Order: sequence, then structure tokens, then C-alpha cells
Amino acid sequence: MEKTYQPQSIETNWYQTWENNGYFKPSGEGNPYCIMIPPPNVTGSLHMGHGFQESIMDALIRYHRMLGDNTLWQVGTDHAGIATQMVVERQLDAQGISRHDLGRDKFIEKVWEWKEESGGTITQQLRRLGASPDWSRERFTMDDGFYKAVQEVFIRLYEDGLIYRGQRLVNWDPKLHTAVSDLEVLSEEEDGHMWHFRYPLTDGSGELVVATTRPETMLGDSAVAVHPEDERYKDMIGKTITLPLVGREIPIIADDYVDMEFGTGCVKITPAHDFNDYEMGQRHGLPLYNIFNDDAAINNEAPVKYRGLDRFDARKMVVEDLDALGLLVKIDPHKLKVPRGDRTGVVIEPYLTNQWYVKTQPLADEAIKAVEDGDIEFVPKQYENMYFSWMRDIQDWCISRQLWWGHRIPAWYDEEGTPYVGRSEEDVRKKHNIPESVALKQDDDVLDTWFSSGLWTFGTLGWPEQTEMLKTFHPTNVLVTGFDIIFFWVARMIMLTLHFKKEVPFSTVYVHGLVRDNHGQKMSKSKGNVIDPIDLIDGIDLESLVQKRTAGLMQPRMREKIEKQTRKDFPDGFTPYGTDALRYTYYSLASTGRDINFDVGRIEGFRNFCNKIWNASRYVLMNCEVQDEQGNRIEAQDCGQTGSSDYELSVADRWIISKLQLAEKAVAEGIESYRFDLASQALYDFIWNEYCSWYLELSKPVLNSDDFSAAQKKGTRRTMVRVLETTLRLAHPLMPFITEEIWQRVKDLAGTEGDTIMLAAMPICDDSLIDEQAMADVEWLKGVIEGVRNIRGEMNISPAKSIPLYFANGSDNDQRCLNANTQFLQKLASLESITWLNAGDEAPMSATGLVGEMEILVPMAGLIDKDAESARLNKEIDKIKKDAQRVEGKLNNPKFVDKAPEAVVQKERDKLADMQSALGKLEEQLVKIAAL
RNA sequence: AGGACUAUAGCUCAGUUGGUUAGAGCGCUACCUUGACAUGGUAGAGGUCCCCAGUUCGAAUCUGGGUAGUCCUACCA
Repeated sequence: MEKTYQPQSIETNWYQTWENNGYFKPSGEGNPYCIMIPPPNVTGSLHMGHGFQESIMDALIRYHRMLGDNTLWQVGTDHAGIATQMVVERQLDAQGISRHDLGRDKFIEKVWEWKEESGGTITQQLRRLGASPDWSRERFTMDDGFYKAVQEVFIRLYEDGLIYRGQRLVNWDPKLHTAVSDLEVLSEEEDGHMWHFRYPLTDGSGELVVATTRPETMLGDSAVAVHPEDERYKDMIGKTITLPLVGREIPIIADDYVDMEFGTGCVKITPAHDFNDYEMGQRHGLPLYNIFNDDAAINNEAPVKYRGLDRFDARKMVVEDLDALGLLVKIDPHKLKVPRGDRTGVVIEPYLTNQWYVKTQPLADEAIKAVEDGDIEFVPKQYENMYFSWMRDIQDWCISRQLWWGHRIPAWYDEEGTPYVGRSEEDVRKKHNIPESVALKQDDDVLDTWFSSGLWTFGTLGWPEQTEMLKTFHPTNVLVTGFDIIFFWVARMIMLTLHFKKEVPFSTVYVHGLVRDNHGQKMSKSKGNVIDPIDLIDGIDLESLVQKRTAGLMQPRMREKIEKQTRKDFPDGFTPYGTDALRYTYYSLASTGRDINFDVGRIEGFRNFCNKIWNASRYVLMNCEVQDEQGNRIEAQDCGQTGSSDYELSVADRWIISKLQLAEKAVAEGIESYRFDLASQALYDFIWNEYCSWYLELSKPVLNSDDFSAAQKKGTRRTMVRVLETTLRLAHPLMPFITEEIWQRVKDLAGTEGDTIMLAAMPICDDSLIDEQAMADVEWLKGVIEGVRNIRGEMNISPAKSIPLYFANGSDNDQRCLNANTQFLQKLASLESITWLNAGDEAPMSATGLVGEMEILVPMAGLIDKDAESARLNKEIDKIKKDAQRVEGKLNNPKFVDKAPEAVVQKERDKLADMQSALGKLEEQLVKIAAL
């Protein structure tokens, strides 16, 4: 074994082996356990959020697999309609080709080509993380099976009356020329203006002043509204306005919706271009004047002068023209929320079109009930509120998209535009008796990507066929996801699955937080703070990192800033930390679903942890094997065969076995409650602070001294290697690579068999192996050693210097412990001699420490400076005094003594007695020292 | 506007049903190349648990009110 842990040399090999041997497939035995991967975009690449999410899923999967469950991690990718189409369009754009030049079929061919070419990126990156899904079952949301499922779902929903086609306002993306759902629109506050215009009454009796943030829409006004109670305008209700620039005569109407306090109290109403106005238009039977075309440029409904103008140019011209007519009152600066497409960033228009909708209310009712009844549980719980509030106020879901890449809508139109829904043109003709003479044309639109991903849990398992996989693994156990797609995906999966499967898609939704940078900032390309998980695994030099972060940035100023920041934050780039360290970092930060701030400093600590495990294993092997000079095994030593009894277990052996049980319990509890931070913490603590720091140190005197028998040595070797082997299995779900690498070398020494640690048994806490006496005895030993080390440390006694140690005021138990642990003490505290003082024995002048009631003494002669020891004692005395005062105060308070439970009071009394006794001893000692 | 969440060591975070001497990792200080490991060891410093009030014998923990931050939902032209 190498002297230090080198992750890159072991990771890819093991992954290959696992995958090639089919270890990721369900075993076919045991309780089913299934997780569906949230399918990443097929053309995407791995970011920190994926890394976090996949690491969590992989830990759960590996844990359950090792528990013996029939474990399936279903993997696949999403066709991601808009995102993918945009990527390919951008590429074509670079060659000066538009998708319209190619035509639909050719374009789609191009997208498939692109998918073949780059679709493997993310799945390869998933492998680098050590993820263990069943790749043989990999799916794609546009593969044949999914096509069938999507069709079936659409048709059945249509037949159930839950899908309809309707004309209404939608969110229109003028760049993509498609409708998008409410969720795909992001509204941010931006600086804008409020324009005030005069609208003259037709009869010349006066005018109204309206305020608007969107002057160009006045070309489509069909009314002006005021509040019915508004005294200022009461008389004008029912009169008409002659709309400037257009010349249309439009009514002044009264509606409660108008806020008298806001602006002038008069609202221009443009039903075709505003959601609220649309509603009002419906209430008052107002006509709709659609003044835009698909590009959001002015169409022929508007006066000739404005036709063909872009909406923003039109705005300018309208304002200028109104000003020229003396109708512009004023322009105020105004902050307003501007709706933008989440993909394109352009301003979204409310636009009147025909679209397909899912009637969500009936589906949502069931979906709410499933969570209310506890059939689905969110972890953490508070996300259920978010879910409920959205579901209870859900709008119909616009599912058609005017894109080319996606699932084509299974609807055909005759020449009158009547839609017929069916599996194919033939099917439609048969169902509706449409003769060949009538031409049918399939709907050009495709379905919202989330419509197909909503079928993910059952679509991937073979539905609509009743497959064995479907029967075995559905409903799945847990969905691991971010809160940002609860509405997009989780809610819709629940609705669609309940409707079609009559069962929930999963029983638990584990919602994790967002991965941010170390300052709590969202990672984004434009901020230049993105960290690629692969770079953490493989390492990256500073120049490449700077290059990566600044590539493709538009503004040179940002570029400079990002470069500077990067050089400052990571002057050496990243060294290769390896997958296991990265994963461990994620786990350590995965607490209660809150966002995590990823600090690169932490990963280094866990890389060191890997190194610790590595070297501890080297030490164990060194003692359990006869090795050549390179450290290769020549032969195994006898580590106590399974079933043999020619060995003895020491207190230390029984202690570490006990501690191992507790660690097993803590890890299991952590994983099962999705507290990976607690699981990883417990494991870290056990391995580093108990196994390495104490147990392996305690093994040294046994193995290196002739004072111990062959049976004792064997007992130690046996415990050492078996605890290591068990710990590796315990750690495997969190750190798959290093554990496999080492396990292969120690398994036979520990009497274990198996081809891979992946399929070995997860260790489970055995209470009968917990030895309270052994744990107490080792605590005693640790107390004495730490006491001596404290004196050494504070007195600046060289660790190389062997010192004598005296024990005073010890009990029978202390003496028993001492006798049992003499050699350990001698070695670990580096003692030259040990002397037990009975009552009345004269003690030399010493530096002292307390272990319970017992005193340990390090003679001062030649070692200890009087002043330093006085200072040390004073420090200790002050500390205890302060604490004692507090406890005394409590006990002197009669209310406390009367009202607190007796056990609590007694505990305080005991505490005080201990402190007083300690104080007495220390003070006595201080006097002695001072008298020198 | 409504709602959720967060505030604990210099930094990133734990802290179970109110009873601890409030913890961990990193960083910091001093010492140490001892035979697994300097990606290491030993010892240590470091906290007004955001503020105020309340409940209680007792509050980091419960209640109310503030302050600051993050996020979600809905939005007034």
C-alpha cells in the first residue's frame, strides 16, 4: 500500500468492476427498496447540486443493498424540451442556420444527434461520483416505452374530461414562440416608469387620467375602469372615451377591482394583454383587441403607423405621439415586477392563444389527501405546507408547447379545426368515422416536459404494461429532490400517479437544500463562483480554473472581477480530493434540509480522514500479515479463526467492540432519519477518535512487548482486523471506493468472504457485545493518560522524556484498573515508573492532577517549575470555583430544591461534592507548592 | 401583502422531550518527525447561544414582540 491515500488510482477501477459484474442490479431477494433518480437533463452536465443529491441517494441505495433488500435505483435522463432545443438552436445559430431553414424533421434529427453525442456526459459524471444505479435499465423520457406511456396518459385524461383545449391568455415567450406555464415565469422587481395619460371623453365633457406601466398596450384598450364608489368619477360611469391614437370609442365602467387609492383611480383595460384585465373583460363582456403577433410586435389590429413595430419601439412611439397631442401628463419612476421566461430571460407577454390544458382541481384534491393522510410524508415536514398552499390554489396546467423537441400531442384536426384525440391518425379515423376524403393534420405542438417526467415512477417500470418490475417496485420508497421542483415535478408526479396507478408514487419525499458557495451565494456562471464537483475529485490547477470560470463571459469587467476572486479564494487551484472525500463532505453538511454552504476547506479535512483510514489499515495489515519490503503480503498471520478460541480479548478489545456497536447504531439511525450529518459525524468520531487515537495505540504495547501472551496478541490482532473490516462495511455507503479497496485486502484476515464489499452485510448493532465494564475501564485509563499529558503539555515536559508517576488516594477500583493497565499506561503516557501510595505514604513534591477522587502525581524534581505549577493549579482552581459557585447558588435556592425533581437535585449535590473535594485537594497542593 | 425558514466559537455547522462544565471540523497558539499517518500527534486559547420581555425552581431550547438575512406564494394599473 502507498504511504498516503491516492484516490485517483483506485476509483475508476473499482467502478468498472462493479458495473461490469452487474452488482448494481436488484438482487431479486429480500424486501423491495426503490429510488427513482430525478432524471437530469440529457444534455446537462453535473453540478454541485447533482453531486449532493446523487450522493444522498447512493448512500441510501448502498445501505439498503447491504441490508439485503431487493434494491433498485432506477436511472435515466430527461429530454428537457426547451433547454435542449435551445442548445441545439444556438449551435445552429453559430453556423448561421435557423431551425426553420432545416424544417421540423431535419431539426429533430439534429437534436437526436446532439443527444447521442453529449447525452453521455452526465451519466459518465454520475459514475465518477460512485453512484450505483442499475445502468442496464437506463431510460430516457423520449424512448419508445415512454412514448407509449405518455400517449396513453394523454388519451385517458382526455377521455376522462381532464384534458381540454381552450383559448385564453397564456404566458407567451416571444423569443421561443411558445406558451410556458406559470412556473416557468420568474418575476423580478425592476426599475420602470409609470406614465400618466389623459383620455378625453367622447362627449367633450371632460377627461380622465389613466396611469400605466405599459403605454403600448393602450392600442388594445377596450375600456377604462373606475371604482363604483369613487365620488370623483361616479358621474362618468356609462359615458365613453375616445381612445387617442386609435379613435375607438370605449366605455367607462365600474368595477370593485379598481383600487381608488392607487394612481389616479382610473385603469385602462386591455383584456387581450393583461391577466386581470382579461378577467374584467369577461365580467363586463368587453371585446378583446389583440395587438401583438407571435414576436410581440404590433399586428394589423393597431393603427397602420404602429404595425410591425417591436413592442418596446411601439412604446416609445406611443408616448411621443401622446405627448405631441398634449395628452401626456407625467412620467414617474416606478418599480414593478417584470415577468421573464426562466430560460430565455425575455419579457413574457400575456397572449391569447389556443392551448391544451389539464384540469388540475380533481387531481389536486386526491394529491392533497394523500399527503394529509400521511400516505406521502415530506422530510422535513414544513415542506408539506408549501405543497398544500400551492395545491389548494392550483391553476389549470397549460401543457402544450410550441416547440419541436418533445412528445407530439396525439391530436388530429380536420379542416374545420375540430380536434380528435387518439393513438394515431388511423385510430382517430376509426373512432370517429372520419373518411379518408377528409384531411387530418396532427397537432404541431409538443407536451410540456414535466408532463412526461410526471410519469417517471411508473413509466420507467413498464407501465401501461403490468410488468413484474412495476408490481415489485411501485410505489417507490423515497424521492430525493430539491424544493425548487416540488411544484414542477413532485406535485405533478403525485397527481398523475394517483390518477393512473391509484397509489402514491413514493412514500417519502426527502427535500434537501441548495448547494451554495462558502459565502452562502447561489452558484452561478455569471457570478463566477461555480465549483464543478469533478474538479474537486480530480483536482484542477489555478489557470485552468480561472479559464473555466471566465470562459464565455460577455462583460470584461465581470471577467476581471471573477478572475481576481478566484485567484484569491483558491491560489493553488484544487488538489485532487477524490470522490470519497467529496461525498463525505456532502454528508457532513446534509442536516435538516436547509441550504448548505460548501466550503472547500471542509473537503480537505475529509480527504485527510480518508488518509487516516488508509494508514490505520496499513498499520493493521502490517501487524496481521508477514510482508515484504514493499508491504505486500507474503503470508497471513493467525488473526484468530472464526470459531477458534485460542485467543484472549483484552479490556481494550472489548471496549472497541462495544464502541463499534454504538457507532453501528448511530450510523443506522442517521441514515434512516436522513440525518447524514449525524451518521457521518458518528462514523468519523468512531474511526478517528476511538479506533485510531486510542484503540490502535493501545494495541501497540500488546503487539510489541513480550509481556503479553500469544493468546493475548492473537486476540488483539483478531479484534483489530475484525473491527476494521466491520467499520469498512459500515462506512461503505458513504465512501464506496476506499472501503472496497481496503476491504479486499483485509476480508480474509477477518474471516469474511465475498467478491465485493458492496454486497457484503451491513453491520448491525448487537447489544450483547456492549461491555459496560470495559467501557468504564478504558475511560479510567484515558482519564489517567490525559491527566499526565495535561501536566506534560502545560509544564513543557518533552514527550521524549520518560517520567515517574505516583497514585494517591485511590480506591480499590482504581487499584484494580491500574494493575490491569500498567503496561498501557507506561507506554501511552511514557512513564518510567508507577508507584501506588497507600494512605499515610509520603508523597514527593509533585505536579498533580485528579482522576475522579484519585490523585496522580508527577514528581517535580528536575522536571517542573514551581511557578508554572502554581499557575496551572490556580487556573484549574478558578475554573472549578466558578462552576461550584453556580451549583451552590442553585442548591441554596429553596425553590429549586423544592420544585425540581429529586434526581436533578441529587445530581447537583453530587456535582458540588465532587467539585469541593477536588478544590480541597488542589488548594492543599497549591499551599504545598507555595511553601517550597 | 401573506407565509416559511434561519440567527450558537474567527469560518462552516451540530445541539433530541426545557436540567451539559454549550460541542465538532476548519482556522489560530505552543510543543513534537515517537516504528500507520506532518493529509500526523499532544496540549491550549476562543462563546452576552441576535436583542427585549414573559412562562418556569431552571431557557440556546417554550411563548410574545423586535432586528437582520434567505426563500416561497400572490400582486395595483
